Amino acid sequence: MVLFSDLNEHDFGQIHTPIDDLAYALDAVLFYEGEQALGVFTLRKGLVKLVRSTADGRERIVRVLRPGDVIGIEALATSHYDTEAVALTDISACRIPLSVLHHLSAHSPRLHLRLMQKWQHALKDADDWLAELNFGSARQRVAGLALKMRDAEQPQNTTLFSRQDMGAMLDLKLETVSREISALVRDGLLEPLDKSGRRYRIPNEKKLLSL
Amino acid sequence: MVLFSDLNEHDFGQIHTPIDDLAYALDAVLFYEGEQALGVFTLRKGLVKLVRSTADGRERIVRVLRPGDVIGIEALATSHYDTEAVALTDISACRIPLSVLHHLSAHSPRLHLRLMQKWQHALKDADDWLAELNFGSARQRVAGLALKMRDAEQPQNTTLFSRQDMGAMLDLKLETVSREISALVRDGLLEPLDKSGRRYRIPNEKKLLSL
DNA sequence: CGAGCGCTTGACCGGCGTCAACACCCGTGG
DNA sequence: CCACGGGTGTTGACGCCGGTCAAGCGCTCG
Repeated sequence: MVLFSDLNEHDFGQIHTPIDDLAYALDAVLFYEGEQALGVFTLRKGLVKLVRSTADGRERIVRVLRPGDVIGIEALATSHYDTEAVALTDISACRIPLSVLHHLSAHSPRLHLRLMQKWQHALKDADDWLAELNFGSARQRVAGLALKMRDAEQPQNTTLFSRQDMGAMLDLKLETVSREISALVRDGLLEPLDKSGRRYRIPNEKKLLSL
Repeated sequence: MVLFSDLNEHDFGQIHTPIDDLAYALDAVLFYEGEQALGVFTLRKGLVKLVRSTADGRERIVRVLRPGDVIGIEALATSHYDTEAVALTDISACRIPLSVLHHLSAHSPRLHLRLMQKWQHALKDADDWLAELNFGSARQRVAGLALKMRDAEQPQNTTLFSRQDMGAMLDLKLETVSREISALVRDGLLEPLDKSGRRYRIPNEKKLLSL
């Protein structure tokens, strides 16, 4: 699994609590902002958005987690979730009780190291979203998101989201997102792969990057 | 100190390396993005900005660290710094070798817990900057920054930065920042405390918040 | 006193937001 | 099988916010 992949037999012997393997449907809420935390999740399949509601009531998506990422890692320190987590697709995830992680991170140097790497990755990811996707013109932002969301196996393809969600990620209105995507298609930088406006092919990655 | 405040005598006995107490002048660079890391810093006095350069060469300030924050915490996991750190004021900071932290975090549950809290704080801070300060109108952003930068001891006063830096924090041009500050002063939401445009009084905190 | 830097202010313009109409897909139910 | 309706995406017209370019001001330091 994500966190336990390099544990040895002795480490596993210290896990006394069963670890749930859970499935959530599209739009299911894993937890709410500020909620008391029971455990931490590791994402096995699908995508999850982390959402904050701003002072004036609008929704802001701070980043999107992929398979292998830890959901709600902040609960390790405070036993509370700092953001809301919502399934962007049907997903499968493991829930690991906080007690298991607290015990193991103190007694297994391997898990300890792994957790530290997850913290670092989460922080870098947060900074990446701020520095790369929330800076510059609408065109640049949409292009950046398309590049970031390339499929792991087929890097020439990419999967986008509802225009509303993309707006909340990039700080743009949904009409602007739609217009910019249309413009990128018109300019030959994206090619639609379906009729729903979610999957696109990237014919020329460098050209997209150069914006 | 920031990380060692609740260690006991036994813990301290395990620190064999001297810990440097360093002073940096305004605009000094603590480290560069991607640089090999020797240690991690704790900020004792002053402010530090974390800077990323974007693909097209512009500077993006991802957040500002205050006294008590850890600078370059990501080096614990990767031995590299993910962002550039620059002193926004004259500062004093401690440099703690990575080896000391690696050893102690494995052998002192107290430091282990403290480090986890620092990771969580850094992540929450990153999300806060994205969700609160990089969303909405120019007016809202400038007001939000003024509120975030209130003095710890005198919450009715706040300290801002050069208009250029504020622009890099809020994704605005320096002229826009200047205009919005002028407008806030005109509307009585800010009162200048000096002639350099850095220190302001906040007569009515709620009114600023309500933007 | 003059040079230089940072801050402010003005005029103008372009990009993005706003509001609205329309197209398209896909349910449901007649 | 088709009619209908709602949700989502697209496109257009228009206005405003913020970017651009430029001038001027005030402080600091030689």
